[in-house]
Amino acid sequence: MSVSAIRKERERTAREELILLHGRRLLLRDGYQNLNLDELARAIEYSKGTIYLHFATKEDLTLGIATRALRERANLFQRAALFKGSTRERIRAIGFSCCEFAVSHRDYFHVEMMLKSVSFWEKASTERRQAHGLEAGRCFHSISGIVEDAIRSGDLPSHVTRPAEVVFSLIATTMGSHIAAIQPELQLLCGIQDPITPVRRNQDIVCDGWGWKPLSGDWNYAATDARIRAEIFPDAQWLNNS
Amino acid sequence: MSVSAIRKERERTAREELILLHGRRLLLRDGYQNLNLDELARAIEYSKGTIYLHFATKEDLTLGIATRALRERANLFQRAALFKGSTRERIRAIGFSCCEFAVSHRDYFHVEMMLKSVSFWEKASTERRQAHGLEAGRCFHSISGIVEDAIRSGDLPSHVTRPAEVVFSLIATTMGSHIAAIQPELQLLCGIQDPITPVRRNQDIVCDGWGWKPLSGDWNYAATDARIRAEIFPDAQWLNNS
DNA sequence: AAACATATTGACGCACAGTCATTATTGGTG
DNA sequence: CACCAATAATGACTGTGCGTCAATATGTTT
Repeated sequence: MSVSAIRKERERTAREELILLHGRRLLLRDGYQNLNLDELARAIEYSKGTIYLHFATKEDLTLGIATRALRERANLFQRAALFKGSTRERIRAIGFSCCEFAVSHRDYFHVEMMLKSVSFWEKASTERRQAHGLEAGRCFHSISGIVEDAIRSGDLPSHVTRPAEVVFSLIATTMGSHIAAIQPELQLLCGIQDPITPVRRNQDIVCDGWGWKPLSGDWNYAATDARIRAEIFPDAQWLNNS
Repeated sequence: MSVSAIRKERERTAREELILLHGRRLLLRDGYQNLNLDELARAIEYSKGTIYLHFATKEDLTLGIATRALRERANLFQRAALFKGSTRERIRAIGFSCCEFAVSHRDYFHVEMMLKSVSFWEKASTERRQAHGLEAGRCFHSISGIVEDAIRSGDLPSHVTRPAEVVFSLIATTMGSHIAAIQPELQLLCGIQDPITPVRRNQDIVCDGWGWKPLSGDWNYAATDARIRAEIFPDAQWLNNS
C-alpha cells in the first residue's frame, strides 16, 4: 500500500525527468514557438495526455526546464563562492562560473533567455513560479554573501551600504552583456568576436566602477582566473586568454 | 500614369502606417503570442490578405513595429548627443534619453524587448532586418561619437583605445538593467522600487569603471540632469530625484 | 463600352495546444 | 483465481489562429 505509493511516486518523478530531458532537447533544437508537444510525446513514448498530467501548459513545461537550468546555475555559483581569495577574486569566481554555465550548459542558458519575455509568466502555475524563485534566491545569496564580506572588510568603499544594489548591477550587466553579445546587429557594430570576453570585461568594469579593491589595473586577475579554473572548474573548456 | 502611381504609393504607405499603428496597440495590449491578425484586420478595416501584402509573417509585422520604435529611439539619441557639456555630461544625456524613451514610449520599449529572443529573427525578411540595422547604427553612432571625443580629449584614460568596447558595455548594461528591473524575482530580491533609478545608477557605475572623468563622485550630475531636462527634454514626465 | 490589369478579399487548409470520454492497468478482496 | 473498484494512460477530437489563393472588385486603357 504505502510501499507501492512510494514506488508510484518514484516512477512519476522519473517520468517527469524524462519529459524535462527530451523537452530541453526539443526546445533547444526548435525554439519555444516550434516546440511540438505531439513530437515530445512521441519522443518520450507516452501520450500527450500524460504530459498534461505533469504540466498545465506549454509555458509551464518550459518554465520547469528553465528552473532546472537555474538550479544548475545555482550549484555552480555555490561552488564558486567557496573559492579562497580576496572578495574581488571571489566575485570573479562567480563571474567565471556564470560564463562557464553559458558555455558548458549552452542549452540551459538559451532556455533561460526565453523567460525574459514579459508575457511568458502569466500562464505558469504558482508552484513552478515559486520553485523558480527558490533557485533564483540561491544564486542571489551566493553573490550577496561576497558583497557583504567586501563591505565588511573595506574592499568596497564605505559609502556602499546596500549590497543588493551591487548584486543588481552585476546581474543586470552580466545578463545584458550575454544578450547583447549574441545580437547580430551589435556583433557587427561593436566588433564582437566571441560571446564571453565582453561579458567578463563588463563584469570587471562594474566592479571597478563600484571601487571594489583591488581594482582590475592593480592586480593580476589572469592569474586568479588560472587558479579559479584549476581549483573550481577543472573541466572548463573555454579559453579566455585576454 | 506616373501621377496615379505616385498616389498609389502614397496610399500604400498610409495603409502601412495604419497597420503599424493598430499593430502596436494590439501588440502592447495582448503581447506577441496573443496578437491576433484577424482582429488587426478588423481594426484597420481591411482584410487579412491585405496585411500580408505588406508583411510576410507575423514576426515581420512585429519587426516592422520594433523598427519604428528604434527609429524613435535613434531620434532621441541624436537630440541628446547635441547637449553642450563635458563628454561625460553628454553621455549622461544619452543615458537620460534612454530612460526618457523607456518611460514616454513605454509601448515601443516593450516591443523592443520581444526581439531579444533568438528564434524571432529567422522568419523576418531581409529588407526589414536591414531597416532595423540602419536605425541600430544611428543609435550606435550617437554614442560612439561621444566616446571618441572622450578618448581624444583625455576624459577617458589613454589605455582605452577601442571606443566600440565602451559603447558595448554601456548598451549591454543599460539593456540588462532595464530587463532585470522588471523581473519580479529580482525586484523582490534586490529591493527594486522603480524601474529607472537602478538603470541610471548602473550607467554611472560603468562610466566610473572605465575611468570616465569627471567621475560621478567628483561632479554634481544632478545639476547636469536638470540642465538636460530643461534643454533637451522639457516634456520629460518622470522625476529621478535621487 | 469592352477588355485588360491590378487590388482586395475572406473562406479555407493546416498545424498544433489543450481536453476528456474511453480504455487499460493496478491492487485489494473473498 | 475471479471479480471489482480505483487509478492511470490514452489519442481522437475541438478550437484557435496563421498563412494562402481562387474568386471578386476596382481601376485603367483603348
